[in-house]
Amino acid sequence: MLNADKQFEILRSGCTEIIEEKELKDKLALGRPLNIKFGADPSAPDIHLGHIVVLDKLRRFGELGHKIIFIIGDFTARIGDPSGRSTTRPVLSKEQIMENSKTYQKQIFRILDKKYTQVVHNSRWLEKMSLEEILMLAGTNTVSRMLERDDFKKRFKENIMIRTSEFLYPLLQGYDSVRVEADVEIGGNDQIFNLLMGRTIQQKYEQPPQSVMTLPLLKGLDGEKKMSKSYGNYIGLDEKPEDIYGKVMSASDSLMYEWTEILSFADKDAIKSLDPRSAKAVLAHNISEYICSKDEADRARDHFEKVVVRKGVPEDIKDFFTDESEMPLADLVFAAGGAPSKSRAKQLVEQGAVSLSGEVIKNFRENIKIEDGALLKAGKRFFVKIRKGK
RNA sequence: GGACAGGUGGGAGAGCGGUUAAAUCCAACAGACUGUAAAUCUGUCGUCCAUCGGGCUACGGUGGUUCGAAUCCACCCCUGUCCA
Repeated sequence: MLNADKQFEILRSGCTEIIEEKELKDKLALGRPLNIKFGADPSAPDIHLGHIVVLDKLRRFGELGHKIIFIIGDFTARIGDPSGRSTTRPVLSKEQIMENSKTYQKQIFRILDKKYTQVVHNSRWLEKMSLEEILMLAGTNTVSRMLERDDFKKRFKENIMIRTSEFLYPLLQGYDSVRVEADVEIGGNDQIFNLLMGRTIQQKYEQPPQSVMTLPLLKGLDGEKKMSKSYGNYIGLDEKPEDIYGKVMSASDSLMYEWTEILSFADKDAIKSLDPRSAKAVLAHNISEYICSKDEADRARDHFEKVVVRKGVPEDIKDFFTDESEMPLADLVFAAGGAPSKSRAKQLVEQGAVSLSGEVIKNFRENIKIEDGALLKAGKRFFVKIRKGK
């Protein structure tokens, strides 16, 4: 193992806060693998770029020889994390949570290595807690302490309901720390309260308090709210490299520079010295490569340059088979999957968004003769090749 | 337990018996402009059929009053405020 100072140096970069620095150094100096806890709430099915900030840090810990304890909060997801929320979270069904937790595991191992990671579900211990134990846990804190939290305070003031169960969320998350004997817990900047709760509770259970490390939150594509599945402003780990690349390219310039600061793998020097357009291409490549692979990132870039910049046609276009000899344009667009309904298809045509083999047609009633190999384009990104037959 | 207020489209939020598929804003989508930037401008934005146009579904739920209801009534469910 590297010496404590060196490790600390590596680990500190990019953090918004470490509580306490000295304490963490001492722990690192123990020379044993530390238990690094990270909890993920499987309330959304996908891991996205925002999670990568934290996962990347976990990877560092793992590479330095520490043990990553990845907690899937399957039980706590049934409550819903109130952090940063101005409204009550929808409560998920067991089935949904199970489903999400599966994709989580699949996705995180694209970044973390299995050899230093242990995945646990917190239902394993939380499900079995007796009322007596719960009361004891609840007794470690006070209502006024809970209401100090900004999100709760706000909701309380604005008369937006706060379920009693939501008060339990931070307590249970803290209790997780006790169960896994966490030495360090990592989380996003909005998790501070929950993370600190772990310290308090561990001490009540006569454990040394975990050190807390927070990382900056990544803003979403809208440039306003934090990246989150529920805001629909995210770049998902499971997306196609072409989409990832394209999404980065359409982000605003200021957002690009912000991301560059936060993402450890971004080529900061290049991005700062180049013109915005080229800089963004570098970042888009960095991100695609980190999530996918170099080859895929290269492919995504070529695709982008060809299809988007030069308004060309992508290479791998799907075929749409039909045995009709002719059909109205709007129906064709709908049938081929270019629109979710016929009304939409009609609208797209009227808006001049539909072209057949390069020719824009605005009459949605026009009967189109089905010709084998004709290229149908609907909107910015939808292409299909028309094929005769079934 | 009592008194009062409220539940509207993806979100926020008008409407309070007909001309309301439901103002406005945000998001989304398309077009123009561009660096597929951002910003801006224009248009679209339940769905189905059709040529202007016409169905069907929609305002917490279920019934009811009415020629006609998101709008009135009853009961139920949910949320908030105040009192106990």
